[in-house]
Amino acid sequence: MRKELPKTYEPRQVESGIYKAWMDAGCFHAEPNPNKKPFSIVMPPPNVTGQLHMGHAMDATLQDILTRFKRMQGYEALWMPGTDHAGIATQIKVEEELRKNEGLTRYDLGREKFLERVWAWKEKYGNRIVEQQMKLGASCDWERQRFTMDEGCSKAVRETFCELYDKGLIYKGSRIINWCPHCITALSDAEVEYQDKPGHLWHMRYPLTDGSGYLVVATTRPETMMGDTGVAVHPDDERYKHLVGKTCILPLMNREIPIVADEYVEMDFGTGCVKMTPAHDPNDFEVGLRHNLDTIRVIDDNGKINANGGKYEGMDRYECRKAVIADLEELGLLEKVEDYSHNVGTCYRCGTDVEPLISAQWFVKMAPLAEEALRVVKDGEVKFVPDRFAKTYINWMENVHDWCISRQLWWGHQIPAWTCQDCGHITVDREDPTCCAKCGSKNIVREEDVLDTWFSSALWPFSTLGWPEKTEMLDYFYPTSVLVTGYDIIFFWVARMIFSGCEQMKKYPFEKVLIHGLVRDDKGRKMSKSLGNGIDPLEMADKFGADALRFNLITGNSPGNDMRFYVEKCEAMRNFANKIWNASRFVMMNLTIDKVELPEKLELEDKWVLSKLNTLIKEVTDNMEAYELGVASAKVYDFIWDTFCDWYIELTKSRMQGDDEEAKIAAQNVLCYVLIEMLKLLHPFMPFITEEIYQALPHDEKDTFIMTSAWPVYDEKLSFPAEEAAMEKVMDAIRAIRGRRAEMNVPPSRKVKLIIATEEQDVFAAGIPFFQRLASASEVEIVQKAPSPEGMVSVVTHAARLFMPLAELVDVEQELQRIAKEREKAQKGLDMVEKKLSNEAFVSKAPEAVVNAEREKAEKFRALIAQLDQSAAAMGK
RNA sequence: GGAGGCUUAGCUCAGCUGGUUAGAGCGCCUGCUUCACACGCAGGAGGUCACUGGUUCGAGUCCAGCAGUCUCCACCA
Repeated sequence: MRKELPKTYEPRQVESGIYKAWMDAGCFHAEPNPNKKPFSIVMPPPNVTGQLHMGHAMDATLQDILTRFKRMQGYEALWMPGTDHAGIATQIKVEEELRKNEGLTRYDLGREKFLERVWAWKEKYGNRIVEQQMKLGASCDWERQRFTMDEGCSKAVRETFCELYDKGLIYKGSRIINWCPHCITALSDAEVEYQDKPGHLWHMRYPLTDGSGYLVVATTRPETMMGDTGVAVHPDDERYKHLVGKTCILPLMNREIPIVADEYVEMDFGTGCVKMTPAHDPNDFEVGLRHNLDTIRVIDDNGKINANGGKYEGMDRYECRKAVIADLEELGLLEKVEDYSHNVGTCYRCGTDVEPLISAQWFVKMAPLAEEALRVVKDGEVKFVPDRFAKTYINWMENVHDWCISRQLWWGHQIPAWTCQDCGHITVDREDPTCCAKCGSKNIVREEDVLDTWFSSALWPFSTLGWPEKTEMLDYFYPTSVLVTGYDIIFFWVARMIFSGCEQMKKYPFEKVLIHGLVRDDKGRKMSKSLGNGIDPLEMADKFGADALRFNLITGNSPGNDMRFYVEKCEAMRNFANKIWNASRFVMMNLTIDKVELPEKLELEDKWVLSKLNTLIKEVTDNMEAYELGVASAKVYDFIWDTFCDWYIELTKSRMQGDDEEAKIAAQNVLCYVLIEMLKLLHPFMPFITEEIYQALPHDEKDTFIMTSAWPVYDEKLSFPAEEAAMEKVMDAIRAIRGRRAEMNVPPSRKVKLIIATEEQDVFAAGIPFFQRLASASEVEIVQKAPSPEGMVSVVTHAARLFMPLAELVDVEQELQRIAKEREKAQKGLDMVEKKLSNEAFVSKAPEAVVNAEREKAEKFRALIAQLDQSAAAMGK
C-alpha cells in the first residue's frame, strides 16, 4: 500500500489519476441531506466557445477552495457547473466557419438548418472548457452539469418571460437602442464599451427659411444630418431667442425644419445650436418627444444610409460622412472644423462603433425590479466581499435604464411572442399558441428575435436547481451560499441575478458575492488575444502542476485587486510543492507505524510544534471563513516550510536517527500527525499533491481520500504556550550561534564545544541534541556561572550566554565592540518599551494584555542587557 | 462630471477588527555536496509604509486634505 516516493514531485504523472479516482468515487456529488448543512456555489457558466484563460483559472480556483473547505467542514457542498450558450459569440464563430469552409451565410442555410449547425458545433467543442477545468482540479458536481439552452433552463427562461410579461414588466416598444452594425443586433447598455477617440466638431450652416441668414450647428456626426428634424437652442439664449418658433432649411435635403427651445442644450458648448436627429441620438429623441419632432431613420441595420438619405443612399456611414462634408464645403455651408476628442460607444464583442438608432425592441422594465434588488444589498442580506463593490452595484442599480433584451440573432432563446396579423395583438404564452389569444385568428407570426444571453444567465442560481419545478435541490440549496466572479461582470450578471432571484424566487440568489480582480501580464497589461500576451493556464499546470498554478493565483493577493502573473512565481510554488513532497519523503523514510496516534509522552519540540499547529488551524479557519484566502494560504505555506521543514523535521532527526526505539516511534507519530493535519489545511489549495501524499501515509481507514476527511479543529488540549516559549529560547540560541559562526566564517563541518550559562537549565538541557545537530556543537555543557571568557567566542540571548572555545578567532577588542553595539541596540529597544510603560495614559488605557506584553518585552531586554554586561565585564578583566 | 482602487524592501505584492523590532516571493551578497529536498540549507544587506494634518495612551492600519497613478460609471451635439 505504501509507495516509494521519487525524489522530485512529478505532478503530471499523478494529477489525472487522482482526479479520476475522485470522480469514480463520486466525491464531488452533492445531494440534499437533512443531516448536513448545505453549501452551494453556482459556477459562472463559461462560454461554450471559450478557451480556459487565467481569469477562469483564478475564478475556478477560488470556488474550488471554498467548496473543498466547506466539504471538509462537513457541509453538503455543491459546486454547480455549466456552460453558457453565448449568443453572439457562438453564432459568429459558427458563421465564420460556415463562410470559410463552405462560402455560405446563415441566410443561405435558413434558421432551422443553421441552428442545427450550431448545436452540432456545441456538441463537438462545447465541453472543451469543462475538460480544462477538470485539469485544474475543479470539484464540481459534474453529474449535474447544465447548459443555458438545455431543456430545463429554456423552460425557466420561458416561464420568467411570461411571468414578467404578464406583470407588465416586459414590453415591446420603439426606443433608441444601441445597435451593432457588424453583429447586426441590438445591444443592452451594458454591452457597450465607451472609448475615447479623436474626432472633429464640424460647424455647419443651416440657412433660415425667411432668408434672414443662417444658424450654425456643431456636430461630431454630420452623416446623420439627413435625419435632422429640428434645431434646438436653449430657451434663455439671448442670441437665438428671436428664432424660436421659426424654421430653417436642412441643407442637402432642402427640408424645412423647426427651431425649438429646450433646456437640454448647453449654451456655452459649440455654437449653442444643436441639430436634432431623434432617430439616432437618445437625447435628441427625448427632445423630439417634447417638441413633436419627426423621427427619420437614415442609417440601416448594416450601418449604411437608407432611402431617407437621398443621394447618399447605400453609402457606408463613414463614407457618407466624408461626402456630406465635401458637399457642404462646396455649398459654402461648412463654417469650420475643430479637432475634438469624444467617447464613442463600441460593441463589447466585436469592437465596431455602435450606432444609436430607433428600433422596435423588447425591454425589461427595471424600476420596479431594482427596488428589491437594492434593498437586499442595502440591508446587508446580500454582502459583497470586499464590500466596496456594494457601492458600485448600488450606484448602477439606482440609475439603471430599462434592459433591452431582444437580439436579432438566431442562436438563443427565441422570444415566445406571437403577433396577430389580423388584430395586431401580441400573444405570449408558456405553450406555443395556435391562434391569437384576443381575436382567435390563426394568422399569427412568431417573433424572430432571441433573448439576450444574460437573460438566461440571470436565472442560473435557480434554473440549475430545477426551477420552475419545485425541487428538493431548490429547497435545500437555494439561496446559494456564495457567488464568485470578477468585478467586470457585476453589471452584466451579478446585478441581474439578484433582481431575477428576488422577483422569481422571492429570495436573493446568494448570501455573499466574492469579487476578484483581473489576472494581468507581468507588465500589468490585460491579457488579450490581440496583444498576444495571454498565458495559457493549462500550459502552466502542465509545466509546474495544477497545484502550483492554483497556489500562485491566490497566494499573496487580496479580493477585488488585480494581480500580475509571473511565471517565476509559478516556479516558486512548484518548489513549495516539491518541498512538501520531500518533507513527506523524510517522514515516510524508515516509517514503522501503521497507525497514527499522538504519544502519551510528548517532548518539548513536540509540544512546540503541536501548539503552533493548533494556532495555525484556528487562524487559517478564521481566514477562510472571512474569505481571506490569500492570507490563509500564506500562513499554511509559512508553517510548512518554516515551522515544519526548517525546524521540526530537523529537531526530530536526533530521535529518528537514534537508537531509542520508543522515542523513534513517538517522533514518527508526531511527524505523521502534524504532516497529515497540515496536508488537510493545504488540501483546498493544493488538492492533488495533498491527496497523493495522504495516500502514501498511514491514515484513518474511513477516510479513503484526504478530500473527504474532516477539516482540523482547534484543540485546547494541544495548546502548550509554556513549551512554545521554552522552545523558542533554544531556537534563539541556535540562531545566535549560527549567526556568530557565519560571521567568523567557521564552516559547519567544524564542530565546537558549547558552554551555555543560563538560569533555565532544564530548558536548555532539553535542547542539547539540537545544539549538537543544528548549531555544530561537539558537546554541550550547561552551567549556572559563566566560564572565564578567555579564549572563548561568546554570544548572548536574553535567556542565555553561549560560549565556544575558538581561541584563535578571539579578538578581545572586536568582541567588546560587538557587545557594545548589541547593548546599544538592546538599550534602544528597552528605552522604547520603558517610555511606553512610564506613560501613565498607556498603562491605564491600553488593554491589560497589551501592557503585560510590553512588560515582558522590557524583561527580555533587561535580561539581554544584563547578559551583555556580564560578558563585557568578564572580558574587561 | 461622479465613484472607487492603488502608492509599503531593487521588482511584484501581503499586512483581517489600530498595539510586530513592518513581512513574503523573486532578485542581490556570504558560506555550505549536513544521510527529505541545490526546485535545497544556514547567515546577511535592503524600508523615515507617497505627502500634510487630525483622532488616539498608541496609526502602515482610522479620519480629512493633497499629489501621482489606474479603473469603473455617466456624458455636451
